[in-house]
Amino acid sequence: MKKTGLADLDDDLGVERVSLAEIAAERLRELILVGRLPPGQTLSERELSERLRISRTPLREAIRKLAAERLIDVLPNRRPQVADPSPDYIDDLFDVQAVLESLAGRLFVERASAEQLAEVTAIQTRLGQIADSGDPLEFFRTDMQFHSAIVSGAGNSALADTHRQYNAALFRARFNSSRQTRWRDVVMAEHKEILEALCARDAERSAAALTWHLLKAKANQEILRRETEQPAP
Amino acid sequence: MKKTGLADLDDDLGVERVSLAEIAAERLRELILVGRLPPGQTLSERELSERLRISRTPLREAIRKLAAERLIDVLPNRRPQVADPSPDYIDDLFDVQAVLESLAGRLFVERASAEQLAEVTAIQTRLGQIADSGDPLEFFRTDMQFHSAIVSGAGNSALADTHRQYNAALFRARFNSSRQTRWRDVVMAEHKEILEALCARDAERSAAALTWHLLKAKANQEILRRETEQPAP
DNA sequence: AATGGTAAAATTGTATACCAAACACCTTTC
DNA sequence: GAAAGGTGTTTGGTATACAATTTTACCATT
Repeated sequence: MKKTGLADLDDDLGVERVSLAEIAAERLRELILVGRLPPGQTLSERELSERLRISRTPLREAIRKLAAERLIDVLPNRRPQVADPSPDYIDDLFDVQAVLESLAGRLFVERASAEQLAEVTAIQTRLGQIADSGDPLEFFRTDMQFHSAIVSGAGNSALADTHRQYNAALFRARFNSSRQTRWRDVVMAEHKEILEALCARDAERSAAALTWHLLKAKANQEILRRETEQPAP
Repeated sequence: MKKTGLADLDDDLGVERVSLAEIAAERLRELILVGRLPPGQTLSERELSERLRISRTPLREAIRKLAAERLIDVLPNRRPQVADPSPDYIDDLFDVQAVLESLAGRLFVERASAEQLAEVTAIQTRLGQIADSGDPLEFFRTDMQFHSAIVSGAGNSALADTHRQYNAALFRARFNSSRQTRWRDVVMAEHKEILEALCARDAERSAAALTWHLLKAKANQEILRRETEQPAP
């Protein structure tokens, strides 16, 4: 119809008629991640559809989408529930995320452009500024950006997709961990090591630094879990 | 209605009230994987729903599920298409699958039971028998079982899920590669090395052997691609 | 003949209605 | 009084109907 040398324009203009299901998924994801819909919360299709002012059909689609991202558990003939991953499952997620980011580091060294490296550097600089004065949420978001920028620079779209999913599933755990200012210096030092390895275009060192960083995050998360579990029983 | 102490019967009879969407997804996946629905094929919701004798609603759900598994591409307001991954994308999938299986090997060494190790060994033995006389499809299925058994023994359900997805997305590429009898001896030797490393409970050796095996598969697939592309242009 | 526009057909997106299974509460029974 | 069983409400699963969008085909114009 309207192609022949205008292929690049399409991307720009992209009028982006997003479906209601897409919007609902986005909205629900946000509600879950920030905790407005807490883990274990049951979701009534009818009630939710009324509250979001959409019909059940697109809402169901949104729910299934989030189920595929492991943010919602859906069992047949039962109310969908906001995922409440067990500690063991969270550990499992961390292990996978670690190898994903490790691969990202290796590929980044091979493929990333100078701009992409500069981007990561810029984010790390910003992170350092926020670390001193900024609020926890902004620090966390920027921390996530650091990792996403590395994955993005790896130029592997499948990896990017899967990494984003695991990030969402790990969101709460990592956020709770990120709020702990006691670990902030160590986190920054690990980031610095990662960045240096990337700048040096040292694949193995980058991979190792990222693996270490993720497994450290996993360990921190376990410590935090034990501390907050203490008062309960 | 008809319960009260018959709960176990349900399990035995395995009525497994699976949704139509689930069934449809299974059926579609099979059709796609065996090539009855070739890559790039557009799928009309109405026509498919009639052919599968279900209404559009569960069919749509099935399509979205397969889209999440990257077997179907779905764009807004457009007919869904059977995924037709580019060579580069397939390479990307291989790279991720390689680190996933590498992790599986490491975890297997740590956690797998003797039974699970025996299972892998048994599969390898069967594979050796099939290699000489069996048909390509059975060889391929068994080959996949070998890998799945290792992932299963790793005891990481998130990893298992993601690995299964990548396997589905790579199905055609790996099947085409698997049919080539010329590589069969090398494949068997690599499997032997993997198995020995697992038996020795050597994490690093297992991980390395699996990585090597996968990257070899990727390379073979690239060779095959070039050979079959030759006649076309 | 090729291009552009327009209208009709086909298709997807959304809403609604209906059905069957599941859960909670209450009654009944021992 | 406790447990089993029945009943009603709630809920998810499915089908159908309608609206919005895209695709296709055709025609007019250059």
